[in-house]
Amino acid sequence: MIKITFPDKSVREFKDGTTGYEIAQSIGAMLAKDVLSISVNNELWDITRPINSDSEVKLHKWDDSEGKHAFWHSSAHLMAEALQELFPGTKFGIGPAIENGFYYDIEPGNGKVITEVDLQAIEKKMIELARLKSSYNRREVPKNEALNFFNKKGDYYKTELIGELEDGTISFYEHGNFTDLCRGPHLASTEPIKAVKVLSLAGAYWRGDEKRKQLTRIYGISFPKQKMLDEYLIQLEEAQKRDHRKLGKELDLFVFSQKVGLGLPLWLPKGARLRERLESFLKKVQVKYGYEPVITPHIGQKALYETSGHYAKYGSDSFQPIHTPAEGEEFLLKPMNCPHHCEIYKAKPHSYRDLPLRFAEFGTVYRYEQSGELHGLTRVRGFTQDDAHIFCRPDQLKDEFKKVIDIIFYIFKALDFKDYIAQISLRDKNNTEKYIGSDENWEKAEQAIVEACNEKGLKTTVEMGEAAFYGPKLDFMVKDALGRKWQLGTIQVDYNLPERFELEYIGQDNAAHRPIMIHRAPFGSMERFVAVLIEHTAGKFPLWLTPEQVVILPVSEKYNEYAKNVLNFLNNSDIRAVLDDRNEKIGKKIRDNELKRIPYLLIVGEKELESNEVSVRKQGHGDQGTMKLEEFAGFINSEIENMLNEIGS
RNA sequence: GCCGAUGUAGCUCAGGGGUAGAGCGCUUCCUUGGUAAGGAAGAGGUCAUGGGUUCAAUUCCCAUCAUUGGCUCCA
Repeated sequence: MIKITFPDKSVREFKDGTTGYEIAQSIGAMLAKDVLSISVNNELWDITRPINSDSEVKLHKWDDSEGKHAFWHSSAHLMAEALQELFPGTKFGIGPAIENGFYYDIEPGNGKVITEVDLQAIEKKMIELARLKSSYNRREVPKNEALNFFNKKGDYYKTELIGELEDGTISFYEHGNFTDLCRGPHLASTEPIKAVKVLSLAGAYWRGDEKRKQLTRIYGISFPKQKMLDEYLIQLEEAQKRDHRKLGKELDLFVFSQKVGLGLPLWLPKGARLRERLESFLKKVQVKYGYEPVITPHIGQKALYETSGHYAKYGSDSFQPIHTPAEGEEFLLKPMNCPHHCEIYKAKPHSYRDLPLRFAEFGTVYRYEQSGELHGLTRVRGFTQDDAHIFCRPDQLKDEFKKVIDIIFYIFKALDFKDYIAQISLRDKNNTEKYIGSDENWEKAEQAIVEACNEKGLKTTVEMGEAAFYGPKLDFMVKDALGRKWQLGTIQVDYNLPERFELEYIGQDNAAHRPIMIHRAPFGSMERFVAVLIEHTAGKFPLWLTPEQVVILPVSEKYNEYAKNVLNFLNNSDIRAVLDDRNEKIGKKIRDNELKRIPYLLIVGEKELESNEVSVRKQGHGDQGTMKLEEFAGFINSEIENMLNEIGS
């Protein structure tokens, strides 16, 4: 007998070799039907795998990510089986479960190119195969046998993978006519897979290496019920409606022009207003935190970037130097603001008493992104960073870093960004030639970030090898409507640029010391931030950010004059209003998408003209009654103030 | 940059070797009682660009450009 400990710490005895499925059965028939995978001593197992020693277990159903993982991973194998049947000779790469669904990387047999028209056939085949209810069988095999097996099939991607595994750790999973190298876990059989959608195709480099062959990646998702699939697809469609590229067009915020150039957004009046609101919001915060504005030019001499190290690192993949009529003069469009700010610091000597110095600039920079990378406003070639560089003493570093975290918290709170990931990006210690600066400085910088985050109680993930080439960083990632992660706020500790620019301050000991530099951008870039903001708010911005807060609707032409007076009044009291004097039936006008997003509607007609008032309607809250204009102005201003105070508290 | 897809009216899209269509929007008119109305008529397109095949190309082929789903990259 073995002792099985459950998550609630209760212990029960089972016979040797009992399986997860049997444990579930002993608890209840319903559970046995729903259980998909099991954690045995924190290791994910199949529910059909015998347990032979005392263990702590946790059963996973669809609602657990572990359950979905097994479900989707099994679906990936099912898809591979379907592909093997449909396209004989197909070579298989890897096929994992992902956050939403699964994929398989393959090289189709006989030079076949899989296109979208094939997806349905794959789907159909998968369902057909799933109905066979083949069981997934785990088998541990010696390395030799594993290599032989895949060699015979000519599956050279698999043999490459096996070659790197240790003997004794290799397991095969078999179901129907398909055998795969796999760690598992899997479902007991294909039976629960009832609904399948093969979503999309993509190219993906084998093992993520762009020098290696590009395989065909097929994405899919599956569910235990058709209804769940239908719901998922509807949800996906809804998310697509929030796409900032679509809303940006509908709301007249920005456009792109082929003639101006790809990745170079043109901000329309409404978009510019929204952006200015955000900028002035941050500027106010920064004044409180002791930042000082600076302004620097859009170009700088090539030598500036040679000093900073950026030219060596990115020069050949950037916009190429601008040449002047004079021989030998070369300027670069600035791809970042730091070197300029370093030169500002250097313009005069500094005492330890002067520090920290915080130079802030909404600096527009230009980076030559690969054409395939461009994506709406989230990845562009010209963008404005809400940049600042803090020059401080070592004893001030942690405190300054924490203050920047505070600013980011404040902004995220103001805009209701709750779901973010704080990611600490450190260097890859096995590949140090990618980075500049001494090991000692890197250690110090990395430690400072980790400590500051701990002291702030910030929950972080740590990624090795994701650091900037000059220093480690803390990034705040937010997901867009379709679940893609984008880096917004970023804070970076840098010991290296101060060294390269030979920045100094005179310490208490009357000797020269090197300041530490913090790069930071709470929004990241205005472009990307606005993009994510649009998707988060579905285009309905908070009142204090809306490009237009009020739409004025005269009931008929007779009241246009009065409506214009109302407009003038509001404009003078700093409320952003638009007049809709098309004088059509109100119901018709209100259907207008654009007007629908404006939070307040003022109706003026006979009644209002007589009493010199307006009828106020608030989006989603109905009639607010009639008000004098002064009252209304006060009403809106106090709503905005309350909103901002609430954020501040 | 790479792999796949797409490019037709302001928007969303259908069509197809014989020089184009719908819905919404727009313009004009009619109906309507002031809170997400109904109807009629009309204007709008070198079918992304450049080549090729053909008696004839928006449609087929090739190239280019742009957009897009991913991969790689992201100072």
